[in-house]
Amino acid sequence: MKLSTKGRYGLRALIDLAQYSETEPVSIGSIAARQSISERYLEQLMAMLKKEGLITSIRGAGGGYVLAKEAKDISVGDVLRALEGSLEPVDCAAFHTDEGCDASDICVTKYVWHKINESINQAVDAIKLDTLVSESKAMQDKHPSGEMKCKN
Amino acid sequence: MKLSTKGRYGLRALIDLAQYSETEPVSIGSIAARQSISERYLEQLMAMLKKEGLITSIRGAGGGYVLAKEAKDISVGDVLRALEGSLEPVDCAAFHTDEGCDASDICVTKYVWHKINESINQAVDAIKLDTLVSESKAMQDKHPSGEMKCKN
DNA sequence: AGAAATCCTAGTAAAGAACTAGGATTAAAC
DNA sequence: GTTTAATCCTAGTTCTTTACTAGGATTTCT
Repeated sequence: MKLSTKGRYGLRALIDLAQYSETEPVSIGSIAARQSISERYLEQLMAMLKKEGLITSIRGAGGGYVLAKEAKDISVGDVLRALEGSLEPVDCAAFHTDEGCDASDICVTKYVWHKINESINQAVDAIKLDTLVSESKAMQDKHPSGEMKCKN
Repeated sequence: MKLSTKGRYGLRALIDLAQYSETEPVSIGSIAARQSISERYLEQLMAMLKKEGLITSIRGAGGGYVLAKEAKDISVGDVLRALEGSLEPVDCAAFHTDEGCDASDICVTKYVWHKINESINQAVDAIKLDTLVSESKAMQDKHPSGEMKCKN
C-alpha cells in the first residue's frame, strides 16, 4: 500500500510548478534542481500530468510548463490518479465490469476494498493544490535556508 | 497503492478461518483448498497473523488454527497491518522520528500523506471480522454451488 | 510407530519500479 | 539562419520486491 515515486515526486513537482509559474513557464530543469529529482525521470511524469490535462506545455527556448487550470481546481486526487492510476487497493472486477472475476456476486472482500477506495478518494479529493502552495510558501518564509530536501 | 497478495489472501483466509473454526481447529490445508491459495504460501501468512496475536495454533495431528479473540474484536485493519505492515502511503519520517528525513519541518506533502493514512485506517478499523463472516454465510446460502472463486 | 499437522529458514523466478539513454522536434534569441 | 534552450517520444536497463517453492524439523494424536 505504498505510493511509488511517481506520485510522491509528481505531487512535489506540481506544487513547485504552481508556486513558480505565476509569471512565466517553469522548465523541467528548474523543478528538478529545486526538488532533487532526476530531470529525465521528471520529464516522464510531466508527460503524464499533461496527458491528464493538469498542465500545459510551451515548447522551445524559454518554454516550460504552466498549470492548465487554477490551483484551487486541482486536487491531490487528480494528481495522484494521473500518476499512479486508480488508487483502489485491489483491481477488483466488481468495480469495472469489463474484467472477469466470476466471483463478484459471492465475494465478501470486495466490500472492504470498496470502502478503502472510497475513503482514500475522499481524502485526496478534499485537498486542493492552492492550499499546499500557501503552506509551502509559509514554510519557506519560516525556514529560508532552503537546505533541507524532502525525499517523499 | 495496491495491496499485495499477502493482504488479499490473508483476509480471505481469516474470514474462512473464522467461519469454520467454531467447533474445531482449521488446518492450513483446508483453508488453502477452499480459497485456492498455495498451502506453502498460506503457511507464511498464518505465521504473521499468529505473531500479531490474531490467531493461535494447535500443533500435531488434528491441530490447526483458531481465532485468538472474538471475531467482533478483530478489525480488517488489524489483519491488513499484520500482513502488509503499516498502511501509510509513504514511509514518512515525520511520523516515526527514528528515520532521518531532515526536511520534516519544511515538508508540505507530509500533511497529505498523513491525511490519507488517517482515512485508510479509519476505514479498515471500522470493519470487523464478524460482519464479514455473516456476509460470507449469507452469500453462500444464496449461491450454494460454490464454484466461483475470487482472486482478490 | 506412523500420520497429520505446524514451524522455520532459505532459495528463486517473474514482475514491476526507477531510472538512464538517445535522439527528434520546436521556437526564441542572437 | 544558426545556435541554444526547451519539450517530446520511445527503448533499454538495473535494481528491488513479490510471490511463491523447497526441504526439512518438530509436535501431537491415534
